[in-house]
Amino acid sequence: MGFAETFKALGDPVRREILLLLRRGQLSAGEIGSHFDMTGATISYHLSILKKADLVFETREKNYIYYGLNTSVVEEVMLWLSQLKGE
Amino acid sequence: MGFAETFKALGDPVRREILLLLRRGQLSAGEIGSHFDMTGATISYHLSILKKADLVFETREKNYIYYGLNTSVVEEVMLWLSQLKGE
DNA sequence: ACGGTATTTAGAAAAATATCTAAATACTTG
DNA sequence: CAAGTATTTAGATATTTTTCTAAATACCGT
Repeated sequence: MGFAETFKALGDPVRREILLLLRRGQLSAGEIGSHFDMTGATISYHLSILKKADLVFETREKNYIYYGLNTSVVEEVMLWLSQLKGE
Repeated sequence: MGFAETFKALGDPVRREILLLLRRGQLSAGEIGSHFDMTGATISYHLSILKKADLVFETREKNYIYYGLNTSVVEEVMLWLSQLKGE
């Protein structure tokens, strides 16, 4: 919701890696998990945090849940950061 | 040094507030601390994390240590984020 | 409805983080 | 050099976060 959650979500390297994976398009939870040496449960936990932070959205299809990047929130973070540099 | 530390540093609300305080110019550790309901030791801890993340620099003068914003690292974070959106 | 696959939830353990108090360091000035 | 102020470091504690295993839920195809 707020910046607090979004910045916190971006603070974890696994979650940033997940976001990078999603640049090319949506991936299922399983496909995301296959890129990491962690259990599906852990990936699910990270996805839930990214979702709470509104950095990703999910769409359900057949037996899968696909995750995609929410770039508008990325914009908002950049906007917050931009107030730190020059006026 | 790397993004890991920088993003982690940005993940804490107290540290983000400190960065906002520094927009207008350098402040001593004590001046920064006076804006928060925390001990100086805790503020010092947060400043050390911001320093490790290269988000702030310090300059010593007389009896004080002044902290200032390092905007170039803010730029780098924005650059990292920009790869998530578009192209 | 059943069996199988995908994903999440619950609960617990381990690791990291934020905070405090008290002590140490650093610097300034008389 | 001693006293005073500013800041950091050390050590302890409480909280939060990350991760796992095991169980639960959800959805598909036969």
